[in-house]
Amino acid sequence: MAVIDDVARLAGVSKATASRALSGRGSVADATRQRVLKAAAALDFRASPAAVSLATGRTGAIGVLAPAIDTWYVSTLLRGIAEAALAHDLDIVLYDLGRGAAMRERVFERFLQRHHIDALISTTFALTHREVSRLASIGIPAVALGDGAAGVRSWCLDDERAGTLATEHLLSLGHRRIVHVGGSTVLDESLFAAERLRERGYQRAMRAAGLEPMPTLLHDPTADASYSHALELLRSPDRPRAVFAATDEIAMGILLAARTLGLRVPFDLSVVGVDDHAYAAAFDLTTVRQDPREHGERVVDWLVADLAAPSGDTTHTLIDPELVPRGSVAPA
Amino acid sequence: MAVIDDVARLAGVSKATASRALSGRGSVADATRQRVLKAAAALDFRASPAAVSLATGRTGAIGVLAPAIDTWYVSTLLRGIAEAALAHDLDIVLYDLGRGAAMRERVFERFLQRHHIDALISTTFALTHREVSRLASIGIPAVALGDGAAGVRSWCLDDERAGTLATEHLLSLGHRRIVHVGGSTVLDESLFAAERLRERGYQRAMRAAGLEPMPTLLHDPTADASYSHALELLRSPDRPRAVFAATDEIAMGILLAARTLGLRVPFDLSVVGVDDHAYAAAFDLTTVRQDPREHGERVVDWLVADLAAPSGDTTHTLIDPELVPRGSVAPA
DNA sequence: GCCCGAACCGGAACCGGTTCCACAGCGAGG
DNA sequence: CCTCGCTGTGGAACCGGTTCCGGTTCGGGC
Repeated sequence: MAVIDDVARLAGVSKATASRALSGRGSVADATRQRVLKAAAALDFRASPAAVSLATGRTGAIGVLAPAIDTWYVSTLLRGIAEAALAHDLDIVLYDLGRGAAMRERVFERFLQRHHIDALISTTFALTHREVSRLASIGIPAVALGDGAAGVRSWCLDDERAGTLATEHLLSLGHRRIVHVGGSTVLDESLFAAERLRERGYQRAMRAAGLEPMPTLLHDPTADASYSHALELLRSPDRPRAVFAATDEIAMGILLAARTLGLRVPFDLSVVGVDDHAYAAAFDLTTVRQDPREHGERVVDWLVADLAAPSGDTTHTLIDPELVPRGSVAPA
Repeated sequence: MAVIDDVARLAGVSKATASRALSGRGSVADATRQRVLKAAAALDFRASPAAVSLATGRTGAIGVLAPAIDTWYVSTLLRGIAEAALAHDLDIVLYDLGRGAAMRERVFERFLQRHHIDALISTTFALTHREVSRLASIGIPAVALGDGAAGVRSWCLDDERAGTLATEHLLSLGHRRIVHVGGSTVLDESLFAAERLRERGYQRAMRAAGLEPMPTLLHDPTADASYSHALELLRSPDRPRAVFAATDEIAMGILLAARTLGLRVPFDLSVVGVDDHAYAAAFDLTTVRQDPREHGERVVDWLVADLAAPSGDTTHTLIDPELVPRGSVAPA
């Protein structure tokens, strides 16, 4: 495997000049640059990432910190991030926090330390003060997705607004007894704050309509777990006629439970979710849309710009949610 | 940020000895080791990965090459891999091939080259001869998951057997006109070979029962896309009474379409899938189980062992599939 | 008492790039 | 004609570890 000395020798220049010609930094005569480039191509030269990283302090990789990779939101996000990273010649290194926060400290101390990565994307949960300042002290910029944190730039759905939007939609159809089903029984409460915001949005909309919000029912936010919970909920004699689910996965669990119990959606039960999950259309589920794939691409672009020229930007961008009307709701 | 010289100085030893004490290689007097360790702790020393990598040729990272990250199989796999990697102090770096093979060459040439990673896990698609030999020539061991490849160790479901198992189950209930719905219209044909094997298993079972296999219907293997295709399929007057779907995601699309059309499963239609997807239980879907999360953990263990002591093992392990009976099938 | 091997340790080379600094050559301006 | 400054280049230091090589010390066996 050729090293830069081989290239320099073949091109008849010094190692220093070869490096300048290859990296584009510093001034090199045009003819010389061509010779070096040709030599590099002939030898199939590729710079050792370790050596480059040691010399420059740049690794060419960005880290992604995520709980629950096997979730629709995170995996779709990951796809967007991966595509954008590829376009920018960046590696992405993945840190899974698992379902809880048990691994959190460990991941932080072991991996993020000491320049394995140039920048960090954290998703679906807020970084703590300590974590933010730690990142700042070792000089790696971070952005947050799906949940903000003080001191880092972030980009996420306006979850509270999404909650009011969904609730208002049901209210406008004449529903009054609207139940909210949210996530986070199982998950660590520091994760998935989005769902608490959606709950708050629900409560706000209810109060604005002069109604008392009903207590939120908590579920593990996967279709599978919510299915069994939903069975209970819908079996009770005073079952709700309208449900606002914090995520489409929860909503899908409810729809499946309704089908099992022979309830007809939307005549016996109206359901609205949040996400516009890949299956939402097939379920004919009315929902509030967000596009994690695009979010992923967006933040990678931010990060690339920030690596080139640190901006110090720490603004929180809220995306205005958009209701996608489908067939899972009907007038009361 | 402390470097090893600082540690050495504080402990009153040479850099070389500090390195030996910290890494555990070479012989160091016990008292000396303790001094070094204490100094390292006091300075919060952490070795620079780049320097370690440059000196040793080890990166402490394993690559995962996957198409379609946002798929149940791959994302669940990823979770298993990430958990196991964390336990072994390995980083995982993720290369997404996207939906087609367009990026494949690029990913291979740009990233896998030149020791960004110590080892590679490829999933859901077979490596080509060229790729395998390329990996061998730069000395990074690989294992394949979900699809084998000549020359690399692999671990996957016995897909052909899964196909016969599912088909035999339907046959045993008296079904004769069994349609197979498979994946891969959209995806590159080099990816997801598993589905062709499941098709072959179906055909084998049909022939063994003295029946002529019916032509396979191809779908994009996601619930969303299969939903619309399934609508067509089930609307036709001579619609099938039994369907073997190559994946649970396809099966779910069919179940949703059946519901839309007012067909009662399993009385009007029997469906069996493959995967035991997270939602399969909620759909009450009879399926053939596989556990990608466990697969992921398993191959990481292999890889770790192989990095410690190269085995040269290239055996293909087939996992015996297991039928999970649920409520989506009934006698003909 | 002498020799030998093993344990322990330090100096220096090395991994493979990048970059600082010095220097040569050369055209422009005074 | 003599600077001055700019472009192009090479030598060498440097990033931060690991490891080879060789030198001491020490204990055991003859």
